[in-house]
Amino acid sequence: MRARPNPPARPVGIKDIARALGVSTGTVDRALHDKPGINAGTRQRVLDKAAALGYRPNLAARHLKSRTSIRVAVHLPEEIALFWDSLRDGIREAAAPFAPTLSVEFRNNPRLGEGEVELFEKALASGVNGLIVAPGDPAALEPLSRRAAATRVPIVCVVTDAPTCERLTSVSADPFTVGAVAGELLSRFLPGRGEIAFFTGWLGTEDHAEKLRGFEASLEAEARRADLVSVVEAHDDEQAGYRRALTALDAHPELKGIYVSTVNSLPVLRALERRGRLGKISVVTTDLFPALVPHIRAGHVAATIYQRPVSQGRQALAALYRFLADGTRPPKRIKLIPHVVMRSNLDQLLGRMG
Amino acid sequence: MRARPNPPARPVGIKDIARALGVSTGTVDRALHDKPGINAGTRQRVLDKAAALGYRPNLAARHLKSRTSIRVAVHLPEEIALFWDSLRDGIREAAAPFAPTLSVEFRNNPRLGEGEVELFEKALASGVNGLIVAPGDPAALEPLSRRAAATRVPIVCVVTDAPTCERLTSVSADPFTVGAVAGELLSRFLPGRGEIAFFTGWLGTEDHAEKLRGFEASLEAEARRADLVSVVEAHDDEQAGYRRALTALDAHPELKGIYVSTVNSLPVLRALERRGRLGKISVVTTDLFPALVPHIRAGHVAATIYQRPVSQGRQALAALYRFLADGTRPPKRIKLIPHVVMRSNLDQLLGRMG
DNA sequence: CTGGGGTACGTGAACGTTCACGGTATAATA
DNA sequence: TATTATACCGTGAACGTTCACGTACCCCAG
Repeated sequence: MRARPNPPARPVGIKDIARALGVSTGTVDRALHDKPGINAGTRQRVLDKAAALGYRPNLAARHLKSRTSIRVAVHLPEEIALFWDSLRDGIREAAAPFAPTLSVEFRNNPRLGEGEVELFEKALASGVNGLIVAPGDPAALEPLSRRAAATRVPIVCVVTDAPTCERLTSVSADPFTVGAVAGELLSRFLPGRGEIAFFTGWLGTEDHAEKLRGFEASLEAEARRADLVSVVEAHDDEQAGYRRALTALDAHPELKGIYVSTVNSLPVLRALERRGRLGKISVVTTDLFPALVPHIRAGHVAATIYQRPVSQGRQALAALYRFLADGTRPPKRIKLIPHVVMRSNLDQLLGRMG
Repeated sequence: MRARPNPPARPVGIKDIARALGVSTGTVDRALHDKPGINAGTRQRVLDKAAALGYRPNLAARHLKSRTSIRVAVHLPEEIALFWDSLRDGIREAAAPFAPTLSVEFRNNPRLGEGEVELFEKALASGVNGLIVAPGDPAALEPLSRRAAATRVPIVCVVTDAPTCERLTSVSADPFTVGAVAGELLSRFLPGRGEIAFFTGWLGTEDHAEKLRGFEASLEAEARRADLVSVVEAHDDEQAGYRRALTALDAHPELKGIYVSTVNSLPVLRALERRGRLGKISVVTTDLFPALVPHIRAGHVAATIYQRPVSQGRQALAALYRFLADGTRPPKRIKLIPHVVMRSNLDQLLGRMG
């Protein structure tokens, strides 16, 4: 009844096409790869016949030929090792099946945004074929990305997007969804109505603005069970974030919930502790790092929205490799569904970052 | 300063080993693959030299030779198309890079547990090299799995485990964590204390018992904010489930939360509707299928624990392939972290089942 | 001494694709 | 007409690995 979608017949190769048309394999090769030196008519005949026979290129044979392996450089910070190492693991994992056709070179900068320009220039000079970066300072990277585009070196952004850069794609947790999930969780965690606050990094970044939009959309959808009374820009300066958090807490003694949309949630937690309100306020944070773990265990942080670095790494490398190998372009943006990490799944997540 | 972990040197191949030792490539091949017809001494010399030079086999070349491609059969039900199709997509996606060395044949049985034995026998008879199955009736599959093991045909279980079967590994959402997440969510969703109920499939299955354990562990950790007052075995008969749900609802007029740990949550929802208690009770369900979507949108289902079929498929095929290709054994059990699906991330999940 | 059987190893042809090179037409120029 | 240029296409060698086959050698029975 059901059409058999898998004819386990002998796979048809380039030679089969050549024999069927009475041409040589060289001609078929030229036709299939848009190379010069072939009549437009025969090219079309080859393409038609290839489609008719259901030709699928043998990736193994193709890669066998290319002695000069594809080189991709990966530029990531060292700062939050647990997070970035997971990302690297994902990249390594995805790259493994293609060795040694594909070789991945990891280069680190100390912190997000520090020294990334130098790494970028060095990579371009060394003649890599592709690049995976976590853009800390998109503005500084923009001219470099144009130079890369000029030499046909594709770039994949991970974790955060740099929409103004010339990039092949970006892989990240969808910020709107991240904010929306945080908003829904916070709404539901409140017993009845209550005031909540939103702590962000710098709203200039498109990502953070999107998170806020998603957050507000969820509050709306949840019938305004929660009132957003404060949006605090914490920047990424620890001291400033701490002081602003204190100010916000004092200004809103009835606060029942907090979402920290930036990775820098520790200053807010310290402020909560200082004011003796840990555990009395539902806190949702972003990402996961060692210092956050005890807070989750203790219940001071109800949930954290995790950006799934392993999957990001896997998908980033897969997209980049497919483009370098086949020329197939990925969607402009690859959005992952973020994980909700709570006390109950924390251990499993720490065990194997999946 | 930092040790360069990637020497972009020319990859060392089987010929390099042969030349270094003054033997032929055939001898190196025999040594590396435990084949007969080689002196134990030279085998060791080859292995040592291979390790010293850092030999990594070129997968492309290896697969090129094997004209007889590896055949794996995938046996999945048709029943809940949205779920099983996602699983199939994950398998296809993971298999794509290895075509045509690896050919995947999909066979369907109408519902979970129906006709799986026949499919299994047919697959063994047809001489497949590996099998991916969702065991509906582990007891019936057990003797077959031994026959498969006797002929060295590895089996990978997905979605649910069959620990008594001879299987290479199983890929599934960790049931303890699934239950624990549900328990934590439900605890936090309740405004203050409250009674909750646990609806399961048949507790005989190891998976469901594990879910209950995880669920109870979470209630304990959440300081008993919620009281588990009822554990209902709904079986998978729609009518029986519906009647039992009605009974449970009537017996507990103060019920504030429900977790349905089996995929069959619709009878429970119908019972809730019948008694006019939809929306008054926090409901957490399992998995995702079209009929559940409007309930999530309406807020009648606060969250559903999603088993991530795409990832399951990907990982199942990857593990099976690695074993068939390299002989590397995966861990006995591969546990995925389940997704928490709510209104806020439902759309993204429906869009691209990631 | 011959021969048969075993062990240990070398040899070379494939696998499907790519690419540089060479060849053969036809067209343009001297 | 002879020469050169151009467009198109065929040829064959590689890529790294595997496998069937061939060969050299040693041991021992006939």
